[in-house]
Amino acid sequence: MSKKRTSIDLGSMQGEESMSGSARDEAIYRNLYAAIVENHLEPGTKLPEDTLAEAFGVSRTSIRKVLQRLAYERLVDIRLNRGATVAQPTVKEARDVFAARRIVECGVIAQVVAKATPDKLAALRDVVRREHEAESRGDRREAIYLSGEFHVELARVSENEAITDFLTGLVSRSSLVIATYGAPMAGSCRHSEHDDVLELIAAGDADGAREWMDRHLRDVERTVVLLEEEPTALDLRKVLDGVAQRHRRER
Amino acid sequence: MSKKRTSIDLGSMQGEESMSGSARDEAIYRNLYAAIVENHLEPGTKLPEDTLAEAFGVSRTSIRKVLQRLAYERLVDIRLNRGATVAQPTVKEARDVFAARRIVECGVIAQVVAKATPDKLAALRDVVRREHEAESRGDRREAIYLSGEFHVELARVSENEAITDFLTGLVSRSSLVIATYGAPMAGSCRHSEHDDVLELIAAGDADGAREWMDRHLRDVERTVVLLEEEPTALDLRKVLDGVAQRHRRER
DNA sequence: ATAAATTGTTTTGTGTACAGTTTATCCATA
DNA sequence: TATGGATAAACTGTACACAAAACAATTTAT
Repeated sequence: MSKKRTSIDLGSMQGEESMSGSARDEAIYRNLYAAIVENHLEPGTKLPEDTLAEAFGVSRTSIRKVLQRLAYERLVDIRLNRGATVAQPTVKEARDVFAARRIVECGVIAQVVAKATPDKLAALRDVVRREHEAESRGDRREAIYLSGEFHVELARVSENEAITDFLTGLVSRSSLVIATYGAPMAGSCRHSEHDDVLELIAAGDADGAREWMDRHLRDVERTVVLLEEEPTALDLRKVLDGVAQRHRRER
Repeated sequence: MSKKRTSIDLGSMQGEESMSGSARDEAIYRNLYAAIVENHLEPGTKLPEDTLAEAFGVSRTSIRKVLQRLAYERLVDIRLNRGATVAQPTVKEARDVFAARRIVECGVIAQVVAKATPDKLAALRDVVRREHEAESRGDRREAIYLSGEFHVELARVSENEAITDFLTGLVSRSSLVIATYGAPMAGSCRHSEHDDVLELIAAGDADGAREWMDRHLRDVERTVVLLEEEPTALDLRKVLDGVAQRHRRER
């Protein structure tokens, strides 16, 4: 908070000046990742390599690596000779992401129930508690973050890394979808019902938990995606159409 | 086949000498990807940047990008200051991959049945036909490849790109698992039963197809993973354990 | 006045150099 | 002969430089 460096402070490292090797890349990645997923960078925002390199105090080489990774995760879009921008999921992509989440999160529930322990359930309840706190103090960003975190942590109970990693990617893409299409209150509204599924899981009711999850994800998708039809940023065409329409009507 | 270049021929490009921009990277990626997935490069094989750069006639910069991508896909392993090697999935990882496949491939079946058309079914039947041909002429490599291709193409019928991409990754990792743990005949034996599921799908029997898929994937996993317990290469620990055990017993 | 062309600036793509680390080799010593 | 350590070789990580492409702005032509 008080450092007078020219470059961005890369979070909690005790070693003060300059960290080693891939830790730095990782820190830069996390920063950019958080900035995108937490919607500090609007979808479509350009991400010039020079700017980022200077901001983080490294060369373009490291920045490129990070951008490649984010592109692989579909959080940024890299076009040839045109650089990187924060990704703007299409409606199709948004629907695919939520359909994928239904398949994965409902499919993994059986294992989640099977591997649930008091410890893990307590940790999950804690996430829900913090979610409620964030909501009641009006911290929408934190509430959205914790909402996603809950789903990821729930999947993590299954101890299947392939699934957990995939879902992590889907959840972060969901955040982008919310940023692109979401109504102002979307993503965490209806005072998160996450408690309910924990009850079902604790009771060993896999079928019930699966049905709950399916309904929950459909609800979330409905409040997020189906409200708008095209990305707000790339609306030029639609806006022009609207103008043209009004023009015709008023002629 | 007849070029006297010093670098590897990067497949079918009409432009003869040197291709442009990211097309070259893509070609290098495909070459390495195929080499790994088709088991031309044994798991654990070192992949030095200089060697690859020289082999493909580009600088290390391009090679690095390709290796990073393969690392994201878990096909190669990159360790700090230690370079890249062909990945050696652990047993845990292998089980996770197959469990993930069961979740995804069974979960997507409903959409596959819903979106199946005569065209798509014909294309799938063609894959199965080529699979049979490869088997009957003893081309095990091609048979394994087409076996994986069938699963991916089946998922593609759902038209969900997130799911299809994820499954593509899981299938290529399965190939690595087969290369690491598989019995000599594993991966495509029992004269692929893939025809059966096409019948069920064509008949619109989603439940039947899902059950078939679950059983099929369990069968494949059993013939591939459960035969061995540890990677043949990194067996040191287990060998030592065995030695220690024998030592205790004979003491 | 509009469109096309040209020039200049910015940004990306790719190769190369150098520093730092790991790995291999060799020799001394027990 | 085996062990330990020093030296050398090989390789990776990062920065930097130059070339090529895209973009913006100005001039020129129609």
